[in-house]
Amino acid sequence: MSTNSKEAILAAARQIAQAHGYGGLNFRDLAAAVGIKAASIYHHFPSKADLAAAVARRYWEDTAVELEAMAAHAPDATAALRRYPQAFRRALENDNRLCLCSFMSAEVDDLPDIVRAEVRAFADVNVAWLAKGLAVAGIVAPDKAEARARAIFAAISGAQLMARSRADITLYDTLVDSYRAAGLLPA
Amino acid sequence: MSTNSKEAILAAARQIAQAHGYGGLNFRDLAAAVGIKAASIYHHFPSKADLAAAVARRYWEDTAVELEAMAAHAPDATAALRRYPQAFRRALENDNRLCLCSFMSAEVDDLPDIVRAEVRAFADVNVAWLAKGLAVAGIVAPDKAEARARAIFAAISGAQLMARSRADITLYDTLVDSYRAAGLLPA
DNA sequence: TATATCCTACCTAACGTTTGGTAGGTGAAT
DNA sequence: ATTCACCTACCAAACGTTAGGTAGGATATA
Repeated sequence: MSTNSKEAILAAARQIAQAHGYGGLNFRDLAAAVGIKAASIYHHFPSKADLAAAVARRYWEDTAVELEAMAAHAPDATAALRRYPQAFRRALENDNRLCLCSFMSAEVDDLPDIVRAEVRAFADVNVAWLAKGLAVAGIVAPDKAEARARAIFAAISGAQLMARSRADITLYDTLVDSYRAAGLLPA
Repeated sequence: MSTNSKEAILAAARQIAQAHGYGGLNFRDLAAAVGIKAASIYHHFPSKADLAAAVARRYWEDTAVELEAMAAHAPDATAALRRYPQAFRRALENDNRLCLCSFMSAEVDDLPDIVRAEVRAFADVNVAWLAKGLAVAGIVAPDKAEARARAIFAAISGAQLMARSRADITLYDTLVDSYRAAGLLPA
C-alpha cells in the first residue's frame, strides 16, 4: 500500500490545508486522517515543506487537467469560459473550503520557497487558460487577454473568499452573477 | 503609560496579523514588538481571542472613519468611489501586507466566534459604504447597489491577495485598471 | 505629616500541550 | 538477506496561559 498511502497523505493534506492553511496543517491530525502515525509520514515526505510543495504541485496539476477537460467538453471557447466559476465553486461545495492557493497566498510570508513557487504556478495555470479562452472567443483583443484573465482570476478568488467567510455558497453565485452583469465575465 | 501600552499592543498586533494571520500571531513576538513581556499582555487583554477581536473591531472602526473621510473630501460620489481602491492599496504599501479581514476570512474555521463577528463587520462596513456611493452616484439602480457593492469588495480583496502573493503592487494597480476597463468599477 | 492600604503595570518562572522532527525497531514481502 | 512500510518512543522548541511577585503611584486614615 505504499503508493496508496502516499496518495492518501496527499489527498488528506490537501483537504486540511484548504480548511486551515499551511500553518494549520500538522502531522498528527494529518496522520490520524490517513489512519497511520505521524512519524510514518516521514517515510513518504522528508519534511513539512516538501509535503506542502507536493500537495500544491498536485493541486495545480489536477486543476490544469480539469480545465483542459472543461475546454475540451465545451462547444466553444465562450461556453468554456462561462463554466470557469464552477471550478472554484467546488471548493465551497466541499465543506466550505477555500482554494488551496488562495489560502497559501495569504500565508506567503511564512511559506517555504518551494511551496511559494507551486502556489504561483497555480495562478499561472489559471491565468494562461483564461487568457487563451478569452483570445479564442474573441471577447477581448489578444494583447489584452492576459490582463483580463488576471482580473477574472483575482475576482473569482475574492468571491470565493468572501463566500467562505459567510459560509454561504449562494453568495458566491450572486457574486459571479454580478461579475457577469458588470461585464467582467462573459454573460 | 497604561493607555499607550494598550494602544501599542493593538497596533503591533494588527501589523503582525496582517502579515501572519490569527494563527501566526503569538504573544512572545507581539510582546517583543511592543517592548514588554508576553505575560504582560494579559494585563490589558484577557485572552488571545479577546485581543484579536479588539484588533479586528478597531480595524473596521478605523476603516469606517477613513471611508467617511474619503466621501467627505471627494467632490462627488463617483469621485469617492474611484478612490476606493486606494484604501486597500495601503496595506500592500505597508510591507506587502494583506487586509486583516481577508486573512482572517481564510482562517474562518479556526477563529473564535467573537473574532469572526468582527471580521464580518468589516465586510459590512465596506459593502454599505460602496452601496450608498453607487446609489447616490446613480451608477446602478438602487435595488442593485448592494449586489454590485459586494462584487466590488470581493474583487478588490482578490486583487490585493493576488498582488500580495507576487509581492507586486503594480499588479494590484493593473488589476484595478482591468476592473475599470471591464465595467466593474466606475471608469 | 506620616503611615497604611490599595491599584497599576509590569516582571520572572513555570505550567501543560502541541509542534516538526529523529532514532531505532518490527514484521511482511521480495 | 534485504528492502519496504510502518511502528514506538522520544526530543527540543514554541505555544497560550497562569501564579506569584515587585516597584511605584494614588488614596485614605491617624
